[in-house]
Amino acid sequence: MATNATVEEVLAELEQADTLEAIQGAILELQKYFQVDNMVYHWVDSAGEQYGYGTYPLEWAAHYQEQNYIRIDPVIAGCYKRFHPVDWKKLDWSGKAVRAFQAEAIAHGIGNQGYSIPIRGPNGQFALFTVNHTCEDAEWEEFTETNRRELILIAHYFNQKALEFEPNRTPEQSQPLSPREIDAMTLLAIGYSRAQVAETLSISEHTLRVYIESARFKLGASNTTHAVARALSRGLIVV
Amino acid sequence: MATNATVEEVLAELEQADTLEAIQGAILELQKYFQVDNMVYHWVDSAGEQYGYGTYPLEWAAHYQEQNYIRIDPVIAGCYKRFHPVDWKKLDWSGKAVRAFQAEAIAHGIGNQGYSIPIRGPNGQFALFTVNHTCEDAEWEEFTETNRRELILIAHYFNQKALEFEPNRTPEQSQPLSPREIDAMTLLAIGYSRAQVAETLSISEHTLRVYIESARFKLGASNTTHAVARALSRGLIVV
DNA sequence: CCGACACTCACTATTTCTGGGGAGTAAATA
DNA sequence: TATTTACTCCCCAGAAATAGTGAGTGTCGG
Repeated sequence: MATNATVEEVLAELEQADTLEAIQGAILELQKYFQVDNMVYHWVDSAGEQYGYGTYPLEWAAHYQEQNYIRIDPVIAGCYKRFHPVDWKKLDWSGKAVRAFQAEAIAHGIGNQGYSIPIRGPNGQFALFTVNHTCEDAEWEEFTETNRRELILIAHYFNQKALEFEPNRTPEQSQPLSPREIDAMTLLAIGYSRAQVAETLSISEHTLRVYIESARFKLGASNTTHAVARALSRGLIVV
Repeated sequence: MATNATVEEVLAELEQADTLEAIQGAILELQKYFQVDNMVYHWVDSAGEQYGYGTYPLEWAAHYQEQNYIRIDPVIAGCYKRFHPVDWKKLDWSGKAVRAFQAEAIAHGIGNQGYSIPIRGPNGQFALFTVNHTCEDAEWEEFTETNRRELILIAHYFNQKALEFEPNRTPEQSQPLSPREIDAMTLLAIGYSRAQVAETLSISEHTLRVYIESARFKLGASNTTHAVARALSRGLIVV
């Protein structure tokens, strides 16, 4: 590929990519094209497992994993609540732990500016595509303004590839819940007690219990709370 | 706007749009540009409410709503399970009710070809951007191949606008949970019982209960299941 | 037509959760 | 320094959830 590959070309190449190396190569090309410090695709599945590729320093990636920083990383927290691409400046960096995290990140070569695009899928899949750089606010502002559309597209393409390469991460396709089971799970998720759910659904509590149990079984859950949590993260119910 | 507005121009216009009319105008422009029969943005929120705009015949839209066709529409069902844009041909149109639905749709002026792009957000928000047309398979194939990227982008932009117009759908902010509370909620969400959580966290079950209760209080939840569900949908914990 | 599946109802014993109290330490913040 | 916040521990009684079985109806698709 030419040194000055355009985004179009890289995307076309990415579409054909069938090895992780090819994807990593595409990231490098894009990083070169956009002239940013880092570019990362990061995925969190509904089981809490992580996965990704990009150009963060290996040391930082390892440290991040090890410290389980995903728990305090405001980029994760912020994007998880949002629909749309977000500039890191807009996130909440207050809090002692977060500031320490930030300082550590910068010390590891992460730029002071960042732009992350959240992407969601069925079953609670959640991914982030991030570009990261060291520069002044104004410059970054212009960069994100200029390239937003292309970055959104790129995020989409990486996501598509990620799915191809991790078919096992795909939907823990659980058996679908029956309508009544969905009703039950939904009402439980919004705080109803068994008695209230049964009354709302106009069925006996005994019957309700059957639904809860079969839902628990289908979801591989060990108790009601677990079942509701799984139903939620797999997108089977919505609250 | 010029009759032959480009996608770029329409998107720029869409970004500035501050009325529903302007959005509807943008849809019409895009439909003209792509020369398709219909173009629709359709949103389903976490309370099951629907909302959208586009160029489906009003009669069909009303009928769809009235019959609650969202329950059997294979486009909805199929896209809900997928990450990526999907051609209607790839969906499952078997089933008696579904075939009847399909026949009815075509009779109401819906094209035989369709391409839908699913988009998801926090709190179970789910939206679809659809283009629909009447033509041969080969022609449609070429159309979608050619325009996929632009359609993905357009979907994103419509979605962004939809959020602006529905601010009440944005995440409720709640008090942040303390680290221990997050631990407790997380472990409960992955199926641990109180006893297991307490043991895992190396605290007494009594103490654990205090965390659960304060989390419940902060989240305005009526029981543990409710609290975990809220913590999940607000992105306070990740499972 | 038959089989699969969803939906409905019932009983009992055991385990777990919830809600009402009270109390002390350490750390961070005002 | 004073105050707030997080963290830890304890008791008890009543409410709710769970486990293990069983069984009859109706609908839909092959």
